[in-house]
Amino acid sequence: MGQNTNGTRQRLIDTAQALIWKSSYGAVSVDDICKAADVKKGSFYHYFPSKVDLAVATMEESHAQLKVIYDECFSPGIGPLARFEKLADAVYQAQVETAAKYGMVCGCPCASMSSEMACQEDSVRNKFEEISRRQERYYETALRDLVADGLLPGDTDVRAKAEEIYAYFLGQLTMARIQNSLESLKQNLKPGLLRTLGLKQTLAGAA
Amino acid sequence: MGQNTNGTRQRLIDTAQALIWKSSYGAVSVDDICKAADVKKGSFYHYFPSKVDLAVATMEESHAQLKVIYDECFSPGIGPLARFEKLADAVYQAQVETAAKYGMVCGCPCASMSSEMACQEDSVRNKFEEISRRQERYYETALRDLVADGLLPGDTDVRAKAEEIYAYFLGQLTMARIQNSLESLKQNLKPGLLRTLGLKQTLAGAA
DNA sequence: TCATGATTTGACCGGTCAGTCAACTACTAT
DNA sequence: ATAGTAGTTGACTGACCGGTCAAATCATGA
Repeated sequence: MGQNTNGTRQRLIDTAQALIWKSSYGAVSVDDICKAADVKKGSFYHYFPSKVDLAVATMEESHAQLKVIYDECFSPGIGPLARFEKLADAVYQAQVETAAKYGMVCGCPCASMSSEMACQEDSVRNKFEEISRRQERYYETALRDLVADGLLPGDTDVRAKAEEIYAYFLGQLTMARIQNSLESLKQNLKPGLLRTLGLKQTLAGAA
Repeated sequence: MGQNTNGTRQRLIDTAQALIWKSSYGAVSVDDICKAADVKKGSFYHYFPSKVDLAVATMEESHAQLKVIYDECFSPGIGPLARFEKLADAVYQAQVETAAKYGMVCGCPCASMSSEMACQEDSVRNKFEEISRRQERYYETALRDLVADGLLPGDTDVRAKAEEIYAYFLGQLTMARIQNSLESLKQNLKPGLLRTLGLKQTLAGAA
């Protein structure tokens, strides 16, 4: 179970992630992935039992990459509101970098793939559920701190609010992907997130 | 250019809309559509130059169906805030009916398909742009009435707010589709929409 | 040295893909 | 009647699909 000599498996994951993110699961074939990763078909099926299994692995990979950002943004060392602001900035920045790398706005890889496949592949739906849950837990912690700071009412349903925030990001990123534009993300992501938080009183402008 | 004897073309559109909505563009083949619509392959290509052209036609069809709902909800006969509330109810109700019809929560057909294909097919992206724009115009009218009623500040960027509302629906519906659940839609769609509106003062509870 | 298991290779499979085509049918206008 | 047109049919194409497989290669440790 240790790491294999070459990074064949990882190379397949990275390549598939990029190709699927840029287009879609259905539009990318196993042959496409193999060719781009310089891996022969037989090797592919040595590491993954099927195409969808690789897809699920790319979702986990995407989450792992995002986790680095989340861990930094949600450091308890800073105030809870500032954490969300940091997150909005980081998400936007990540989209800018991805757009530069792939030549188009790609949105959230997990969301796009799940929207395409969740209705047919339970493994994808379950993976999405797992990943979204993990991200929502970051929100919940910060939301509880907002309650403690008196910025949110004491009876706030933290779990529901966290889901709402996740759905908010999903909507913004999906929209940006379809429109292939970073503009509304730049304009609206942060203020919209703050509005979604539904703070008792708006603290304008510190930053 | 008149209507053809039988509704072959329309049958293809309706069938494709249902099949793609339930799964995805990539997972549905032209043969699948033809078989389900009881239309021979040759006839398919008599009416549509390609598979994506049919897909774009289903987007227009989806919009036409939604337009009926919109026209009713956004009747100027009722207050602007009540229009949005009516819309939230109607969107939820439509999802309930679709879920019952197809056995799963399907979300927004245009959004799912566009998220899947917009990165590769400009015709899809353009159609989405056209349709989303048409829907946003309903929001803009109601938003201006909200401003006139003093429920929104006079300097509200109505265009941007309309886009935000559209993105909000898109996020909620995509989430519901992936999770295959109407629950959060039922709980959150209306209050979240009202929060997205960002009214100066909340008018709790009438009806 | 040899045995063992992990990895790689490329030929191969049957089925399906989007799309084509020439022939055929049915309606319509003259 | 007949010519033109719109619609229909199903056989066909060649490329591509996801997936299989047996044989070859490699690394490792006894």
